[in-house]
Amino acid sequence: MEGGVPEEKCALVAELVQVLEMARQLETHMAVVVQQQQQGGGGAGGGADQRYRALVSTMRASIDRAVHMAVSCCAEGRPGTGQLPESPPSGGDGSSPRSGGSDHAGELRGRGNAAAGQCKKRKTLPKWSTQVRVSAVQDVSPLDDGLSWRKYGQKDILGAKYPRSYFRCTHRHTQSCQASKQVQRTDGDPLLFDVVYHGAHTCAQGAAAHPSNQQPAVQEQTTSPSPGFEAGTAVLPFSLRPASNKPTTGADAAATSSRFVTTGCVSVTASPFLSPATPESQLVSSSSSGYAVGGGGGVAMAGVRNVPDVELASTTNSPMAMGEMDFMFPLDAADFLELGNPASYF
DNA sequence: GTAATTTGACCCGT
DNA sequence: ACGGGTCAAATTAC
Repeated sequence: MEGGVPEEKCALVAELVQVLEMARQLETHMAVVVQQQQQGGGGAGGGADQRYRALVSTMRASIDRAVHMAVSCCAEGRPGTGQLPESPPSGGDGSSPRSGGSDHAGELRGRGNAAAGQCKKRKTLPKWSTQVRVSAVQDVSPLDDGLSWRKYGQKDILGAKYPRSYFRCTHRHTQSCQASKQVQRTDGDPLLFDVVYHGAHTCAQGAAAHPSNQQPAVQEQTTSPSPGFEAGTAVLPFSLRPASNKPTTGADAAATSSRFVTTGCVSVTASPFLSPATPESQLVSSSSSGYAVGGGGGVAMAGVRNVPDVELASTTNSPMAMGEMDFMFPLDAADFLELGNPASYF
């Protein structure tokens, strides 16, 4: 059942391709309109135009990613071949063997409670991913998404040049917040990071960050200009060193901050996630602009513009879930270069 | 002194 | 058996 019917996936691909084409057309149209406005002497609406274009580009990027992932599933008949971790089949159970309730692994480290019996997967929390690009190798703190994360592990991944860092909500124990995320620098592009979120923030900061946002997926581009950036509670950076190197202090990695673009996500794997009645409904990846401003969470990041060397790419890691999602992008403001045209999908 | 990070070891799924 | 995810003691920073 969870394997996904190939036909269904192909249909999804076709649908996505169609949407992508529409986005392209819209983008082209926007370009023409903007050009006409500029020739007409209009200078005031430039910012808005750029935002519109950014929106379209973001749409394209997201769709592009989704199509690629769907295609990979379609072509190979199996999930998980994308560049990002694939979502689990979502067995349907809401409990996790270990992290769910038994944090005292020291005592219960034995085999995840055989009594539970039903526990199959390590995690069944909703999962979605984003890619974050920084403008410089040192710019890692921008990966802060406004929420407080605590690093609990780092591991070298087979075949990956850089280690993967594991974070979980600072309030995990105090407020039983199950949110966690994994951050890993991509091999090919040192400035690009894959961020995979697991679970929604059920803690106070999560609610504060998204007071009224009940959308499962939020896409965003946020940039933090070096001068105006104020780091409140620094959220944990992660080592950017190659896996083979010695650990860095982390301080240097956290020291800088500048512009970045993050795009959020999109897909979620667990169906309960969609229910507004569940905590998961507060899911967000990196949230819409302004959510972090004001110090509710961890780092305040103001929306910015004019970032010449950033680009974004959003990813979806569960094409199957997309059809059921609202899939909206409440983009606010952003400036980024559009991605190149997607390659042929088939 | 407290909190966060590092890192080796353990656990689990494939 | 292997690789990824998590834990927790030790270390470091504030």
